Amino acid sequence: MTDPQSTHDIEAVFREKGIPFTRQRRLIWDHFAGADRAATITEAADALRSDGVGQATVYRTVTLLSDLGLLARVQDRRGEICYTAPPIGHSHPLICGVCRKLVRFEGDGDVKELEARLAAETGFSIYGHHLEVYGICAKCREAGRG
Amino acid sequence: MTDPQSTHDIEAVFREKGIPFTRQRRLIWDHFAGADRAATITEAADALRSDGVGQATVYRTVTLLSDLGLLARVQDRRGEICYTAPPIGHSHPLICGVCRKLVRFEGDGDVKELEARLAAETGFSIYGHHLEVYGICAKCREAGRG
DNA sequence: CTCCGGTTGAGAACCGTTCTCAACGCAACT
DNA sequence: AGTTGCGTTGAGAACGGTTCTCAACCGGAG
Repeated sequence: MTDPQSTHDIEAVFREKGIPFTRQRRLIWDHFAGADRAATITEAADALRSDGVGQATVYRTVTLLSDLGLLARVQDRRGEICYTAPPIGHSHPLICGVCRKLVRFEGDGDVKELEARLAAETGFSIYGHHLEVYGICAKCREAGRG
Repeated sequence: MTDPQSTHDIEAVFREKGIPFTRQRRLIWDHFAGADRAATITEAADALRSDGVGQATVYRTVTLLSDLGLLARVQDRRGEICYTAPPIGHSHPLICGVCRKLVRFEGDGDVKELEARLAAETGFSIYGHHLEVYGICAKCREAGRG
């Protein structure tokens, strides 16, 4: 389990690539990185509207952050697309399907082994995988929302 | 690696639940089950239009089949949502990100173990997981499309 | 044959996402 | 400070995929 990357680190990533880290981008990043649960783009846009961040900018920035690998896409039990930061190294999300609380874990050993086996068996050259585990967190279960 | 469920079996599933297995539903099912690669809803609708299947029906039927667990949602390398039949037992898809050819594999042993560990560590009650492996199949690689 | 409930197709409506474009912000340079 | 230039931004239009509406249709039960 890893900690979210701090805003400070992110600024460095942007600077390194020569991409401006604007006020809007900071706000959007903070919205996702500052939460321990995944959020939808709509939620972020709603929350940041009063800060003068347009929804087009939220979409653009989420795409940008995703491309940089700083934001990962997950989905809750109803299939809604949410984003969460950040998939450092190679962790995977364990998501509460109800409140979208998110815990990251490392499960790469298991999967790497599997990938090697599959490559040998199928002739595919593996370039990635996607693993999400879904559950109901203790809080939601106790609240009877499970 | 498992074989796709035959149309015959599917009819039984429908009958059992008292859901009519109509001409349109058969055509839609055949479209997904008869291919060894995942297809989008749009593709299915285009292919079946000349058979007199409306796109609303394709959407409705795909939702129905998904709810019955007879169709699984996957995505190609560009993030496009595709559907493929069927995830029998508990197999996972290995998808060619280029042509969407699909090979199913069993990897459940590995994951079940992981799930137990996570449940113990986090207090979540795990209800499911989602594992997809992405690669480029030999044919696409040779064709230089990788 | 008639009824009746579920299914279907066409098209409208909806909604999330992307595009367009003028205004803006900011750094570099004068 | 003023100017230039370029990337970013916000508002709103456009777009495209998905869902909804509703009348017509189909097939089984009576």
